[in-house]
Amino acid sequence: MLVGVPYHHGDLRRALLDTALLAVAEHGPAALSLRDVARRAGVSHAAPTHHFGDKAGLLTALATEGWTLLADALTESAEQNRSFAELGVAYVLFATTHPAHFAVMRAPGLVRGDDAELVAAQQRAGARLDAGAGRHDGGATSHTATTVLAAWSLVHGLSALLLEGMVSPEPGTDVATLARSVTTRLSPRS
Amino acid sequence: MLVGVPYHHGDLRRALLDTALLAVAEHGPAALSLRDVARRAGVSHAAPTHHFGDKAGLLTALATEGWTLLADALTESAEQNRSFAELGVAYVLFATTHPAHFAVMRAPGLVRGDDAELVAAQQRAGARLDAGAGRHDGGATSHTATTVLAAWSLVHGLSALLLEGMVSPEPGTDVATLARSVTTRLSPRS
DNA sequence: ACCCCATCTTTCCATTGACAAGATCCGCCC
DNA sequence: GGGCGGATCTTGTCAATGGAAAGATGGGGT
Repeated sequence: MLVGVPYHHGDLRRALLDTALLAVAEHGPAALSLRDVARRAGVSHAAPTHHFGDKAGLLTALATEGWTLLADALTESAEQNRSFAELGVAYVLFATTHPAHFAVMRAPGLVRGDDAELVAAQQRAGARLDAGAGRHDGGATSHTATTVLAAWSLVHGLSALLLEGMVSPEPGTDVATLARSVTTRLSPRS
Repeated sequence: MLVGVPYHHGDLRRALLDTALLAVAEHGPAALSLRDVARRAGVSHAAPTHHFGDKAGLLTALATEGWTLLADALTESAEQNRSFAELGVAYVLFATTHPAHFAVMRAPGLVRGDDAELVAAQQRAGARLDAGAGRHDGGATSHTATTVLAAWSLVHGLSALLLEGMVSPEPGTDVATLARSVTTRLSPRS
């Protein structure tokens, strides 16, 4: 019906992902409306269905993208810095600079947790944490497992508290220093 | 008003809360349907409106109840046990034994975060953590603040990872020992 | 030139949250 | 003890949503 607008969008899939990201940033993943995303992207309300199947499909695609970005961020941090604590800081910084992605990543009921690409992206990010923890306490792998868990819990929890608004950095300080003050509390050995 | 049996249904408000809890446990807070709750409770689809205003009202009431229960659990743990690490274990145990409450508690977009009773209940639980941390590192309060934050992040994160299904205890061990192995990694001084 | 098919639209339906107005029943006060 | 006020619950209605079905469009391969 809309004359002058090309029938075939250039890259509608990416446009929908970006639009959805904006909507999630505004009202959270739970309140995401497919029709609203379609409206903002200037397409019919059924266009997203073709690319993502349903709402869970769209959110799963966003979550997968998020885990991939997180894995990239952790990789970059590991290459620049030898410290395990800094890896945790990178985790928290990712969460606060990509709040929409992170919100979708930890919305279990809204995402298809058994999606193949999702699981692969999660494992890619998890491997980065494992590698960092291995350097942290050189020793036994069984000990390293709980090191990873403690570190992951710590940074995941801090990220969650920040995004849920339960905690915010003191005026004058930034998220990075707040995260650093917390991650350095983890003792390598118990 | 009406301390006894409020007219037709016994105590509809409590019945709706309990029913909503079941629904949340099954499909998460985001998928909660007011009409479904009303159906299960055997009342008309508009009955919940009178008690909670709207969907956010119902979830806010559940979140408030959850924070109150958490404060109670932390209080009980503090009375029985002097260890700060055990307070963290109690936090994680609360999250895993009341998954529906905990899920609603950390669903920021679905709950009215500025509700007076909600905020009061949150602060009551927070005060319990503060008290425990104060005993942990007797010293300067500015140092204690980051101790609380680190501990809270740790147990909040572990709870989240457990409920999101990203982590589960090894076969043969339970959540408590898993939590203990993690909370004991927190060094009292950095 | 032709046809296949991925892409996008239009139409339709059941469900949902919210509101308005009416019905039902309780406790209270005279 | 009888009506009155108000809390509790129901019925009716509306716009919006997610999803399915079927049609329109045009790009690209043969």
